[in-house]
Amino acid sequence: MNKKPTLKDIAQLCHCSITSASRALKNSPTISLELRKRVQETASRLGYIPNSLATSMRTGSTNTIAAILQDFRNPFFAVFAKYIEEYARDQGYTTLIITTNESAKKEYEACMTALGKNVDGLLLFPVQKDDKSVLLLNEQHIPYVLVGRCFQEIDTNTVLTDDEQGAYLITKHLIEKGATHILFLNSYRYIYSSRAREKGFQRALEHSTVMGDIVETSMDFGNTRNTLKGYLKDGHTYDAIITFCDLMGFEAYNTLHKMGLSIPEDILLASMDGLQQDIIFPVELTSAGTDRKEMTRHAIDLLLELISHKQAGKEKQESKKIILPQFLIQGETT
Amino acid sequence: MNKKPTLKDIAQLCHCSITSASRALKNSPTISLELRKRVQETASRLGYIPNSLATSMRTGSTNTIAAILQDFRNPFFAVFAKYIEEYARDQGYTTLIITTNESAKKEYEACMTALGKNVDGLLLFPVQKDDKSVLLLNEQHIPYVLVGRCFQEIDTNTVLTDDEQGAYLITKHLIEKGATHILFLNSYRYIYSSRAREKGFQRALEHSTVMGDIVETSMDFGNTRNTLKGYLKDGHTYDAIITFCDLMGFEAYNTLHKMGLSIPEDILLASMDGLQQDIIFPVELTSAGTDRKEMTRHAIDLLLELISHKQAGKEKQESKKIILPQFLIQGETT
DNA sequence: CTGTTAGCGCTTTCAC
DNA sequence: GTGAAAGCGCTAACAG
Repeated sequence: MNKKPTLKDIAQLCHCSITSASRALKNSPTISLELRKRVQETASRLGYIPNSLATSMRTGSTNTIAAILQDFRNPFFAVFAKYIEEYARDQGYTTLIITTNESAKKEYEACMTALGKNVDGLLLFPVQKDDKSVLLLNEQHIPYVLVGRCFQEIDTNTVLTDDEQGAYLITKHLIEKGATHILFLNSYRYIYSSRAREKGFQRALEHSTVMGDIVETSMDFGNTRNTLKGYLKDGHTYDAIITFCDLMGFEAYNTLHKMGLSIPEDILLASMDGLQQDIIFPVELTSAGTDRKEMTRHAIDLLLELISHKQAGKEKQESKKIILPQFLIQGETT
Repeated sequence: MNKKPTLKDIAQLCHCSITSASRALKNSPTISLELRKRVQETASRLGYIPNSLATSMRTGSTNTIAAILQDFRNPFFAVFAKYIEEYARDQGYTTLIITTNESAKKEYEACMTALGKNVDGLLLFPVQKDDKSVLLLNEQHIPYVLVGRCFQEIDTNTVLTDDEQGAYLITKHLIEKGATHILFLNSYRYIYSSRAREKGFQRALEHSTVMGDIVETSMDFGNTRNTLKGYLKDGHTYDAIITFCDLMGFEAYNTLHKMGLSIPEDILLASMDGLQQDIIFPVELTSAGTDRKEMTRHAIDLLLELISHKQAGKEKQESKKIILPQFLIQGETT
């Protein structure tokens, strides 16, 4: 026998109806103990696995959420994917993880895939090159929560960290450590958190004599390295570097190190994310970040709330915006 | 309107049958151009997204594969997940990524989930604490490919790297660099690649005066650190460390560094994976590894071959075992 | 060129 | 306690 066994097969073998077989497998009290046992034994003997597609078709819910995020080569997203999948599973949900590579087109396609598969809701780490995906999700009336980034003009359920505060903390820290001229390697300004971090950086510099420059670069492999090299040609006066995220901080460390600079003696380095909470890396960067497990919990709790709200047939309620605090994590680089 | 539009809705609006609507959306030449246009416009106006559950029920294939792997906190798996999802998508497949956290129980559940969702096939990075999952997959006659690890007693389609060779290369390299007493921090011996790497390590030591010790530890957060600290108490004579994988190498670097040791001056460090091919880390470890993109391509090509083979109704063919070579990547730690 | 019918595997009335 | 029938949304076989 090469085909997956179905309820029908079980029913035939047990000389009962498909309905009874279904109920027996659920241990329904309306079925005689004898039949229940018979059905369950047959099922396990055949290696029966319920076809969840059929169940979903019938019941209208898949018990699946989608998580759409950027790129697993960045441990920031990889770690989130892990925590999301883990926590969602604890709540009885399967997670469909899709990556976008920071491409708006792929993001849109990811949403289409998720919608086509009838996920009950989704967590979106938005690319923010455009807002098509969010508009799509709104139009399709599917519960979703934005994570990490948000759109100022669109009202959405969102879970963020206080990026402005994180950048402020890290900048203040560098100033305390004696920085006089800081280079901030930021990510693209279309990203909300990039603008927020820029604000925090500038607020920390106010009323001080410390100088700060901001460059826009990206998380792509090698970009931080190339940008940094360009800025550290002879004659520069930078004594501190801030990077948008730890992944860029890694590249910066690697680059400075190879240029023969000692960190933190010759130059200070700090970044944002605080990944050392989740993974031990060769060098611990000084970084600002938040607890990603907690952030995940908030995001999924909110999403599941929206889902059950919708399944109960209620009207859409007012959007929630949760902002988690950032804190400073002292590493070896300052 | 709050419900997802279906073909029925479109058919009603277009005054045609559901079948015609279906065909029109597929641009079937058997439908008049006029109707095709009408249907397509209506579909896009309504924001119609085909229900892939229904399609799958009908056609019997989901165009989805599952990838079951360990833990995204290890960039090794995160990077694989990325490449798998990317390449699978290029081939028209969605990937259901599930993590096991090195738990046999979760692995089994992951397989059940994937089977219940009727994936067309799966890539399994086996935990190897037991073989229940593999037996389940065999019993369910679903196409699958093991990646990275394999069972010696069970005949399966597998894509591996030459772990024995990698460990050999890295050990020889350390010897050339002057190592006299090497500590190999290996992972659990129930893992195939752990045993293979051990073999390579020992082969490299043969006919030499270099001493080598092997310790079993794990990839879990902090374990390598704790083990290493225990072994580097005063009086030890180790002048080189090898770790089972880069993630453990990171911990080792971090630990040695904090103990005040200079690498490679005071002690040599090398590991396996070669993650610097995919991600720039603060420090580049000397490592042996393979091209993960290529490995992914091999694994998915093989899986898709098995899938189409099965869909064509053919009998199971002989298993293939693909072993990719490992090469040495010189870093800063030797 | 178009429509009718049947059915994928399951759950959910409703009836006995 | 148990079963028959309907239907979730779609496609494929067949008919016209």
